[in-house]
Amino acid sequence: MVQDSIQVLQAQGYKVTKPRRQVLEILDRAQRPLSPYDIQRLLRQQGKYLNHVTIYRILDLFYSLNLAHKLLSTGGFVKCTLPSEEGCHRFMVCHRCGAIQEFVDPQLCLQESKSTRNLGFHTEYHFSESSGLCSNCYRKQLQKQGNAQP
Amino acid sequence: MVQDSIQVLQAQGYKVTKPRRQVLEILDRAQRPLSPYDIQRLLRQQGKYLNHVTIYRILDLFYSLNLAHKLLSTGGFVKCTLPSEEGCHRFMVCHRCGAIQEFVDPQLCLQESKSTRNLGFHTEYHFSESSGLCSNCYRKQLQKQGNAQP
DNA sequence: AACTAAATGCAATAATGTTGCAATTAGCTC
DNA sequence: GAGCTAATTGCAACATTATTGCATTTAGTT
Ligand SMILES: [Mn+2]
Ligand SMILES: [Mn+2]
Ligand SMILES: [Zn+2]
Ligand SMILES: [Zn+2]
Repeated sequence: MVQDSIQVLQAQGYKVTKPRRQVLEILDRAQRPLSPYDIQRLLRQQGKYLNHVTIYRILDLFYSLNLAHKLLSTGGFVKCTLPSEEGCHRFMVCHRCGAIQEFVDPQLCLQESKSTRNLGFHTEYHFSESSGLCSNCYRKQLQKQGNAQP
Repeated sequence: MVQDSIQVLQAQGYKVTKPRRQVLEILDRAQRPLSPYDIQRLLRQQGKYLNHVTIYRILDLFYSLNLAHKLLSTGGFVKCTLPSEEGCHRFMVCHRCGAIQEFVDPQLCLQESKSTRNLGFHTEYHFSESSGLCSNCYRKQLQKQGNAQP
């Protein structure tokens, strides 16, 4: 996974540096969106130090190359988990446990474009996040409710 | 328009204060998303002064009452222009002139929920922003291209 | 090993948010 | 309209997040 991103960096003529590797690995392991300072803290816990400016610049780069996305609701960054070809990358975010999942849905994109076109707008990108419960948290929720009022 | 919001404040037992009126009017006139400090600057240009803390708190309130939305792409606030009943409020954002338009599309919501349900997710809210060109900017764009390469 | 453009670190500064508490005010009662 | 009080605002201090210019280091190349 990290390897894929490194390939992209090389292919685009960017250097594969130690700080960039480190940020990539942190993002790869993280199961939630991370802010630049989150990343700095996590690295520090591993005895590694990166200047926050460096982290900002690295995230900017990753973002511009679509190696990472910026979640709209939280503002945190996540590593892209999909092949870059496909269109608009969407997110589901569990507001209980913070879990996130990326997905695409071309049909949804199409309908979305159609809908805005009808309103006179020529859409190029979609930003879409769905907030709710992941399957785990939903199951737990059901059990709790079931016990409370059977 | 401002009047509607004032009614909501009263109905919910919140005081209708001068600062709240002022922020409401700024948001109402604005044709783009505004940050708290944007609002402070705009008010200052009218010779009015509000402490930024006050503006933050007012925006929090408006947000919690759905009188204002926080645009995800820019982080700025906009006044809600729709009746509150309907479901998920979506935005189109022109990345040329910054114009925004709010709309609803129940069908889109439905399909979005269905799509995430298929992936095991139980969605409660959608955040959706479409970025592109408004009809004005699109027309201008066409003309420019037309002249460049006829 | 030496070279060089690219990347990082550092320091200073700017911008954005938050908190506790004192002073003010909107809406109510009389 | 004057007085009352809870709600709201202002102030001050502080915390967090983000940006900029320049010196230093380093990845990739020769
Ligand atoms: Mn992606
Ligand atoms: Mn709305
Ligand atoms: Zn969950
Ligand atoms: Zn436009």
